[in-house]
Amino acid sequence: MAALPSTARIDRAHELRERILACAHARVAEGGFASLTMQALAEDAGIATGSLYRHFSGKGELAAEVFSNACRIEVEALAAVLRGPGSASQRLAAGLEQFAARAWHSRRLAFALIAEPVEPEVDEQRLLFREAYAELFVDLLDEGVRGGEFRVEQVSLVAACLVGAIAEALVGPLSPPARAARDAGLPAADLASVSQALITFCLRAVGAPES
Amino acid sequence: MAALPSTARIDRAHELRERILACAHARVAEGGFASLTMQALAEDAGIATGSLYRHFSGKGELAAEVFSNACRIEVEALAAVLRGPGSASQRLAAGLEQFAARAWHSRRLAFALIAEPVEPEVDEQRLLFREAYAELFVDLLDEGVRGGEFRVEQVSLVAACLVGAIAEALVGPLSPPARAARDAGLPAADLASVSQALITFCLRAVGAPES
DNA sequence: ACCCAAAATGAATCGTGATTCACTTGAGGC
DNA sequence: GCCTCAAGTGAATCACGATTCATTTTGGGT
Repeated sequence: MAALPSTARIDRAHELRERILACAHARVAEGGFASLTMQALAEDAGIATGSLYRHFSGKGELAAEVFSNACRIEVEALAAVLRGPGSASQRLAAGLEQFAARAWHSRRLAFALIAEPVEPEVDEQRLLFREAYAELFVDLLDEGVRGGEFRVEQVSLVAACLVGAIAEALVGPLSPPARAARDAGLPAADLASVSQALITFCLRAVGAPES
Repeated sequence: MAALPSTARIDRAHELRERILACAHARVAEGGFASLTMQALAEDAGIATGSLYRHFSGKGELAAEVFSNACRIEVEALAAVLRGPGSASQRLAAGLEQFAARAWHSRRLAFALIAEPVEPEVDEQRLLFREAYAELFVDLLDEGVRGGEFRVEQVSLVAACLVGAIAEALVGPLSPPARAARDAGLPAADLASVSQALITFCLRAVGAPES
């Protein structure tokens, strides 16, 4: 008898779990967390709603996992640049530029991750990741301060301000109303100018010497 | 017959409507929008749930009105300072200080207005008011730039950054987790230092000369 | 081929709050 | 004092999606 699950069984279950997550990710990237219903997701994945509960304890867990997977990628991408080579100022600028570019490239997803109203379990993740971003900046700021490049006293608060400024600068142009305005043919901000203004803003805010 | 409502009737209806709004405001200031249920509100106001619908078309309208009344007060308070006397830098600093102080004084309400997840109809108001804040800053920035005090190119984007930085700087310390941490006896940010750091951050970000 | 447990199914149920509406109340006009 | 209709009532209903679970299917082991 197959008292214990065989390796093959486990693999298959794992594979299906991943496929569900992939479908959920696609759905969020397309229509935000609002469009992530168990019913629709099950249909996307070609399984029954009940089957979802074999792989996730509930919607909260599933959504939180989608969220944190998507965020982790962004945090890591940003960390790679912020911890890379170059002066602190250069790295900050490069990080901001990359972050803005990535968000711009996946507007809908970026909006979902940064600002869309979501269930509490997911919101909790959001706080966690905001802290993760803030910590990256804390490290960079510390380094910049030690090297005499930045002049900042309350490092952690300034890091929070940076996170907020970045989020708001992007959420504005990415939010549904802004997209609607753009569709209506109104002049809209473009990536390059947002990116540039954001870099200037942040560098000055941390007291970096003017270029 | 009383075919048309008499003045007295209208007054009374208006008075009750105001009382409902006041109860709703109190409830939100106490427990956030999450605690604003029609049932509980009716009880607070000492009327039946159905009666609420005689004064508001639905919960969305009611909540949106509570939100925008509360926000309008804040926007006006900020406008008064930003448009008051003094150099642009002084006014920016004073505005930030007052804003932070007011938010600190009504933490729960401030959090509800700035960051709490809410129904779409209310979120729409939030966007509107973020724009209202941003516009205040746009005016101030324009003035500061003309007067040679600030050096900003993309005024509207920088205004958005300021709004974001301010919101995040405050939301952090005001959010439930932070309050929980404080209740647990951990060291927490105090108003004066948050306020000071925020002022420095913003002044530098807009290219104001160092004091 | 057969057996059995694991996996899958999806219609029925639940939970939560907003919303409705048939009925009651009461204040103003005569 | 009486009549009428706006205002008020609150239990019943609805809306919406998450969750359950009795039943069916599947596939690996013998």
